[in-house]
Amino acid sequence: MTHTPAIAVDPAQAASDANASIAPALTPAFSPLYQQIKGLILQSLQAGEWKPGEAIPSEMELAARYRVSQGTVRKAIDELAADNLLVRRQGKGTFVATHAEQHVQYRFLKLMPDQGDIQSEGPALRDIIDCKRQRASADVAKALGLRSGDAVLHVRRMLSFKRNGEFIPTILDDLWLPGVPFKGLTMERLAGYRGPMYALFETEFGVRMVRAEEKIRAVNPEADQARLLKVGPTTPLLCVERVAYTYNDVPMELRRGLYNTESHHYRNELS
Amino acid sequence: MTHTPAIAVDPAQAASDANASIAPALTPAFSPLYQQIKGLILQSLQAGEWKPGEAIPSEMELAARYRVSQGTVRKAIDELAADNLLVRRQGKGTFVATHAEQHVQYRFLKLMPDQGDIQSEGPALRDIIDCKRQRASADVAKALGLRSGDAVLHVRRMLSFKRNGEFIPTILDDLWLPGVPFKGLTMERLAGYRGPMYALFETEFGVRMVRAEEKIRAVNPEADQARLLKVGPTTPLLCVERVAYTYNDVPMELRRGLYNTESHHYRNELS
DNA sequence: CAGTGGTCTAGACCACTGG
DNA sequence: CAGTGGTCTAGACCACTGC
Repeated sequence: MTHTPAIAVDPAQAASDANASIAPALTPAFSPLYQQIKGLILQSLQAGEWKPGEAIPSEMELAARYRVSQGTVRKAIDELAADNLLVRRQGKGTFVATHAEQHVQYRFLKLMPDQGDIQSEGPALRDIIDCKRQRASADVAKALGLRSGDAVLHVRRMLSFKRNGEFIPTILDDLWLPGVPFKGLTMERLAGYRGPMYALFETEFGVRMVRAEEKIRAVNPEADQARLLKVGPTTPLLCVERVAYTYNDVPMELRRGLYNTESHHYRNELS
Repeated sequence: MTHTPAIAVDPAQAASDANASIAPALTPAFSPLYQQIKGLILQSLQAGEWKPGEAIPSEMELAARYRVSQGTVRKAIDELAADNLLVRRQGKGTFVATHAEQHVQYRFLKLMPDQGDIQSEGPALRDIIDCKRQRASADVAKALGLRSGDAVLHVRRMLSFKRNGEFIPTILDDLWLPGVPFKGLTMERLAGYRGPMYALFETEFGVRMVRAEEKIRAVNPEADQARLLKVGPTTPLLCVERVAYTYNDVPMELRRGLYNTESHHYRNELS
């Protein structure tokens, strides 16, 4: 049986082409069907065909749409779910992942209190210290894939966690966002929003953060940073530099966080 | 067709039992077949039926052994491979993962040079500074699941990386191992070994580290630590506390690393 | 009850490895 | 070439959700 899915390249066809050609490509360019389906679903996600929090069509529907068996769609969705782009819920459907409505307030924040449960030291206090338009410096431009001098938005904010009934400033974040996609973001908008910042980015600007990379160092604070965190100038702090990406590995945020690790730690799992 | 795999509990049977019982268990205890197979394979791994680096039986063989279809064995192996317990190699077989023969020298080490490629700043220089038997302090005992005063092995070592043609001390590791499984480990044995420490643990003591948890803080060094790392007493350093586990979540190592992040950083990926 | 995702099977064929 | 893992299909049935 010759199967012809509604896809750019029939994998069997591609394979035989590669084998038959006298000068086979260095990269055989063979890609299994489910990978192609995965790519198509990804395109629909990027295009916003299904929005964060919404359900995507059922496996059977997608199978019909792509002229493929349910099992093949299933494997594609499995990988997207493993990448945290989709969330499966048995009996209900498959949903586009979102930073809102997630039971963990901050999905990308790995700082934990030394003792006590999860981030259930009560909700954090969030202070927007600053928010203004700038021209990108060389390093900011490089991280965001812009050119030096391009418009960026700079935000500075403080997270404080409750400890012994008192809020202690713990995380000082500086973050830079590309100016174009975040046109219209203001200090008021940020300060008034309840919920994770990445949720606001999704709902207000259609920018969904998909993954991030962090580089961690130990540093001493600058004078202003020390003042804001209420620590001495020689207090060792974690410097966490994060680049967050949307679909297609497009960088959309550079964030430099200073973490006071006096009663918290950055937690990581290795395997 | 009533299928009866060679397993403690037929899932269909278990399910109907649970449904039929007048007081259904709070945890339905339903576990799919492939999870049970996964458990059986895990048992064989723990028992050492197949050793690190060796091939396990083919999917067809395992399917016959467990009286299950190939697809079910496949799904079990898929999960074990995702957990880095097994490694699949198309055309060759499925192998027990090992810390030796891995193209990355240190699989659990997330420290990277700020510039330049991967850990290809040449091989690290490894100095065993100390290695002696102790009685476990309270915190060491707690981390290793022992009782205070139980015998443990304490090792101190330095990793130095080449920079501008000179070796710079960068990581000072203190590590504690439970005395019983590591009976016979000596400073000479450690110093003479080429390759990752975890590889030595596998081949010499049959202890395979499967996963680890790390807690990271910023600290200042103690006097002796500062001397060994050749830094000032107020230099901010990363303190990385790791607990490494064998099969079955049994802790087998407590390690406290001090990282000099002047020209390196701890790299992490979030998704 | 219908609809969703989740499991399991059986069989065919493909891609990769090594002798 | 035989043997391995990898893909794809078609169909049956189960578990979970909500109406």
